[in-house]
Amino acid sequence: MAKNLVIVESPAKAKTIEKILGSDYDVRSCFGHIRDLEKDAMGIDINNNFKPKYIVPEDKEKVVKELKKLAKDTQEVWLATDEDREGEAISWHLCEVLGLDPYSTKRIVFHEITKPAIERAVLKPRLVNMDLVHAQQARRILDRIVGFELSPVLWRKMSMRNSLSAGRVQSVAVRLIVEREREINHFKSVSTFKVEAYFTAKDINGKSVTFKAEGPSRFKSVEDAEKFLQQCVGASYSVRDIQVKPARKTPAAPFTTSTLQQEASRKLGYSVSKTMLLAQKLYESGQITYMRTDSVNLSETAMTDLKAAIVNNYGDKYYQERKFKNKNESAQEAHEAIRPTYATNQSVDDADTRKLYELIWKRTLASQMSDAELEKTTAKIAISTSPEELTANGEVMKFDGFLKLYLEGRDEEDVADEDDEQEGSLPLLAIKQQLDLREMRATERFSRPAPRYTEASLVKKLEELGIGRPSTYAPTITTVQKRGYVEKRDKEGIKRTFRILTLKNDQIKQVEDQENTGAEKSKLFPTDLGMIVTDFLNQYFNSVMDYNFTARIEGEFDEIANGKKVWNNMLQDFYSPFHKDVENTLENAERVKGERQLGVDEATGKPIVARMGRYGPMIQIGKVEDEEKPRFAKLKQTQSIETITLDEAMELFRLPRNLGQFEDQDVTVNIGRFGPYAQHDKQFYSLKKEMDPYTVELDEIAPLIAEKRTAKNERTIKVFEKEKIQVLKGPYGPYLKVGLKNYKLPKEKLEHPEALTVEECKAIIEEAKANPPKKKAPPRKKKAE
DNA sequence: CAGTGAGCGAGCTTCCGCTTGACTT
Repeated sequence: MAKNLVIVESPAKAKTIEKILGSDYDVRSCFGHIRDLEKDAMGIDINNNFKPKYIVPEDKEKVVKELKKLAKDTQEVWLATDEDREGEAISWHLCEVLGLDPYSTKRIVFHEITKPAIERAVLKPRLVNMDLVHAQQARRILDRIVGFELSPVLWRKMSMRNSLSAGRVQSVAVRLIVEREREINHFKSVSTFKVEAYFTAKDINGKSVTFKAEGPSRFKSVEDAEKFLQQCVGASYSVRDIQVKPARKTPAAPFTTSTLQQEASRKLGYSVSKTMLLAQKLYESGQITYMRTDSVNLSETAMTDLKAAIVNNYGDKYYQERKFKNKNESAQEAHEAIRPTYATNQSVDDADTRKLYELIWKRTLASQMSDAELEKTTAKIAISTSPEELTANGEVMKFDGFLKLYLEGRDEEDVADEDDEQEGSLPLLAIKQQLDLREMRATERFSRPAPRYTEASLVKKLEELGIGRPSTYAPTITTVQKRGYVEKRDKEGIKRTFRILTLKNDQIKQVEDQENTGAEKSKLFPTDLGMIVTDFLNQYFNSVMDYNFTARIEGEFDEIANGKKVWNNMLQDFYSPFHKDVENTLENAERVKGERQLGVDEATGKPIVARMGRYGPMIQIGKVEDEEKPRFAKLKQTQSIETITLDEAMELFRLPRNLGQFEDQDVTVNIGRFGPYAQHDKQFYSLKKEMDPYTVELDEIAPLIAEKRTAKNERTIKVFEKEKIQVLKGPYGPYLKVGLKNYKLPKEKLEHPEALTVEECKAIIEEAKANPPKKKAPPRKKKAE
């Protein structure tokens, strides 16, 4: 039995630290929080100064039991949880549960897992900081109150569905997405004309080179653009001025959780949860430091190693020591930045994991490398027939520096223009040099709304607002999707024509071209439910929904942590007005139906409404109390109650069509995921190409049914258990079909499949399950671009 | 590859933040 028990949060950390501290220390992990508020009720005695009722959750009982035993048999317990609010609270909970005195038990902290840092920490133990613990407790209780008082309000006031939820973080995340969607829906695109001129000039070697210059301001109308081109007819062009300026680029800071998620999304297309899963693997296998962090700091030893690696591989010129500071005030910096454990590039087996590792490795090294040095050239080109002038920009890299390894990706919203290409180099030009115009073009461009959020850009926004923590970004995004407030999907673009005016050989021509616009991939869209719930919460609980709410209360938690505020008082100040809002809403708010009147059906005069049904957004024509029953239709995924038009709604009523009965069963026609189909007696029938689902008639469907039946009869050898198990004849021989799964018959049964018994079939299925088939076929090759 | 859809009421749901496996396919 070791003399000392050290408790940390993460088991991977425990292993490393145990190696460093040696055999006198038994280093164990508590796996994060070991107690939480009681789950079945509020878990807070609000009238008794917000006294919390903590319990050990079931899945933590085992860990707690083991730690209790170890703590009893050891001389000294060291609490080495993370140095942040949550870590401090975990230490206090450990005291409570393990029967340790928080006023004498040793509390140690370190920000990096290196021998000197840990040895230093052991020499300087302190006590649990109760102010910090109280700040955490206030945070926890406030979140519970908000979540467990708001959610039931939704259950009462929303007429649609169960298991709705609201919370300080998730509801604001949904609000961001809802507001962005409406911004996009209300966006009015305006077009401008951008002028580009292509010149040829002789460079130093007498070689003819083409380069591009941009026009003066953008023109607001096609007439203005044409006027300008007209002016240029017969003009000559000469270089008026050349400016050469040095420029520098600086590397980005090492990764935090949020920047890693953003960059892996931009460069590798990973979802935030995929990034975290792979990072966890790298952390557990000792390849990277802890992956849930908000710090951009690198440890001293890491800095030394990075320097050596950069100097060895690229030379002195490429090294530049840098210390980054966190821009984010809400950062708690209990860990280092995410960096590779070893400065030399390690090999990682799995391809996806390796890509993430390389990203981390490159970003970390680049952060300690020199600036890239550029030379930017701007040439002004005069037009003999106009006071306007054209500008040509060129960029030449003089020294690559950190760009040798890494360049940070850019978000869509930061890219101002869609045709923002890399600037090339310009030929060496002389002032007054005459230039030959090959072609001048004025192209119509349209302004674009802000793009919809991706998972990663939402994380970025939440972090900027100080909402959520590194450990919760990925789960929050999962939650809002699971609750049905938000959907991740692609959007097809629409074709748009744009005009191009060209001036060539002193002739002006206008042509039209087409572009695909508005296509988006893996973006977050609010659902109707998300919009309705957000509107409701905004109306009745605007203080909690305020984007600055978290930042404000974080300030108060800081005051509690500094001993300037008492936690119960802070909670009381929050609770009184909040609870009043809850009561007021329960009493006065109407049940929300999420209904929108679309108009009336011209043919029948019946009203048409779009609303939330029990199964999601729908449209309804006619009323329940009408003599003729109302008809209903489900909205398509891409439609929403807020934006659907009357015409679109009427279109939805055209299908499904009921064609009448065939053999006492209805025949209906609809369009499904795989195209138009008919349905009869629980069977589906694909329509033939020449059949139109809107006009096809019953007699045309009947042959399909007959055809399928004979095909089935011909193929069926034997059937067991009400068609659950079928023996069928396939093109490669007889096989067994159970539900959607097919099973091969063993060789000795192939000759007489009709002799199979139920028992034999079941044995074949069991056998197949016990010995799963060999690996799946290799993944399909990506389509060539 | 579906359609379902009243209103009532019983009985249910829910938060954020800290950590990983134990599950099944």
